[in-house]
Amino acid sequence: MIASNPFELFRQECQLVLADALEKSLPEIKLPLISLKKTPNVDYGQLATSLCFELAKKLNQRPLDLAEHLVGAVDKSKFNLLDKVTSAGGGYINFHVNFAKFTLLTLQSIKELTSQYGFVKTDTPQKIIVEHTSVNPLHSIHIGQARNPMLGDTLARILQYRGHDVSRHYYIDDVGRQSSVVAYGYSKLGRPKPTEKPDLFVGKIYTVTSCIVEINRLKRARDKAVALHNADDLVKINKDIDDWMSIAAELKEKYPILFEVLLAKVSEDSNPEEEINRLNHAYENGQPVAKDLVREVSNLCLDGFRATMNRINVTYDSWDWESDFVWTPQVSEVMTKLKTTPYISNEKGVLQFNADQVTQTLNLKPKLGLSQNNEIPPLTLVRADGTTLYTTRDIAYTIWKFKHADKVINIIGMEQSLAQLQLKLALYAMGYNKEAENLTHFAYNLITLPGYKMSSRRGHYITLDEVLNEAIQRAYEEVSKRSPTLNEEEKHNIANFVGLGAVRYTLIDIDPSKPVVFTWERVLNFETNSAPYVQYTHARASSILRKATIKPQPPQFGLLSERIEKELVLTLAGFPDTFIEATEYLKPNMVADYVNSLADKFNTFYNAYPVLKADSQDLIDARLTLVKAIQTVMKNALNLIGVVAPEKM
RNA sequence: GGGCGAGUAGCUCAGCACGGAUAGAGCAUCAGCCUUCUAAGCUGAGGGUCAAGGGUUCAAAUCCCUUCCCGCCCGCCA
Repeated sequence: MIASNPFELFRQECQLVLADALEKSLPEIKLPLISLKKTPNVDYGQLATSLCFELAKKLNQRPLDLAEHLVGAVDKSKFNLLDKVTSAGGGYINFHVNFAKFTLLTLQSIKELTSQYGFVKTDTPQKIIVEHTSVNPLHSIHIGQARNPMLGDTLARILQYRGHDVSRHYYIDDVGRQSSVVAYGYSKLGRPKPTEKPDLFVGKIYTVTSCIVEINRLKRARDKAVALHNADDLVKINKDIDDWMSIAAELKEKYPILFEVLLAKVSEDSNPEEEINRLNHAYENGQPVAKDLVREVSNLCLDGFRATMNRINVTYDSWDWESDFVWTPQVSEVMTKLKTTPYISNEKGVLQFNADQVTQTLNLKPKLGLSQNNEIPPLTLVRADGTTLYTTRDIAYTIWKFKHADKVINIIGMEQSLAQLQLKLALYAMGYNKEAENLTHFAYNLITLPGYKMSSRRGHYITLDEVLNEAIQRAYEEVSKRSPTLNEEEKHNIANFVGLGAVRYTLIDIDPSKPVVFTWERVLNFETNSAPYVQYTHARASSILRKATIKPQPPQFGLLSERIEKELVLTLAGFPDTFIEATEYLKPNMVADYVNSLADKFNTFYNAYPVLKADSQDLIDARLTLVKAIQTVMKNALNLIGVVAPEKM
């Protein structure tokens, strides 16, 4: 017999038995399906209910008496996976599994389903767009931004395994002023061919150009303040200039030639800021020369991103350019439609969206879980000069996404929570209720460096590539130390998947809502509760299996009677539950926690009991089957989080 | 000022959606385990007013209220 979710089968049996006993002994009590909880301890059985505590008061009886009464009414002829039902503690009812049967069911199911075990399919498959990463193409992806693709890719994977039709989208924000800054610098340099990884190359141009242009702008602002005798402004401007001059000094030292050349070229323009604004307008208007230039430099940067993401097994199905929504009528159509709603106000050409009014008119606050005194600030949609803002364009993009999907999950930092809420309210305002309800902002907290926030404008950041390189280097040192007999190619191969796995694991293991301070120590952890630890454990299990032959007929599973063996079987049987929960509640870190705890238990077992040299051939067979199942499930779980499950390391 | 998120062992974090049995890991500290299947491992010890106070409940780290502290947001930036 095979079960896609063995533990669920056991749970259902317990529920039936309990419902039957309740009906017989307390027919006057009508209860909905009773939820059974896992016990804290194998000795208390595997599932328990605290039902009697609740009933005790109503029936004016002691909880323990009730529990004993109910246990007495249990019909043992209905038992299949159940071994016994007992009362315990102050009034719990504990359900004990029949381990011989349950182990057979679980291990047979894993053996049959292999790479599909655990991935219980949803009854309601949907088309889901997961938008993630979406880093602006201005400079290399830094470690602060790297939490996004790790979470996004893992979510996409688990949803896909759940049976949804998942599409991974990257939204390229190329319309902002920043894109014009880098394009301006790139064009001033004569559109050079990259001499290094293209995103790194573009990033240097961006940082240096933006610094030079900013100083130029501030100096002109200073002249103006002097002319107008505006002392307050002057103080502030001088302070800003000092700040930027110190950044300039840093950049000049890091990239002396690039800095000199760019400074000379930018100085040819009397007002570089004006040039950038002109370029920005030209691009928004879709003028061919501007299109050609901005797309060229953006694509260079994106080529670099793709290379980085390939290293960690992250891919995308669609690259969506923000500019495409501006060049086609999509953004203007949204504006036309929004203007017909009562939520738009026009002050001297500036269009504001009154988000709070939407929540009041449509009574959305309770529905969205917002408190009544949470007054949503208005959102500016259109500037005085007629151009649109980021969120305005995002509304058009979101509507487009819903033409291709039933559900949209945006992986975006929690600092954008307000903008994402306003976006959702705009959908409601336009009558896109279903879309609004199916729009999820998956928010995550920032990664900071000790003592300061990463700043791409100032060039203060650690790139994801640097982190990956360092992790691989560190893994190489470890593998050389631990396995000196391996040849160079094997060492490099192992170092690669160990280093990359470590980084992926670390970034999804922590609850996304928690802020993270980046330290090398955190990422380069190769000990318990890390990808390398789980990978090592998988390799250990593989090593045993490599040295053995597993017989086709099922062994005597009753022989697996040690406590840790029972715990292992239960953990394996619970994998489908964990997978379903992680998927339904969008909690990728549950998968990491699960696989770590499975590895923990296996290592305990490994150290305590021999497999290949167990006391009898029957026991060897039984343990080998257990090890094989553990290997399969570890591999499946690692696959969900995008980490390689190695045979050797 | 208002909103949102966080506060659990010296440090880094699970557990909280759905209240339940002695609050769990790792790091660090201390004491042990490699002539036995991979020591990136295992066993054990010490370490907690679950930020504080109140409330609901047979039962609260978990739910409610108040306060404190930290982060983020409240732009004709993205």
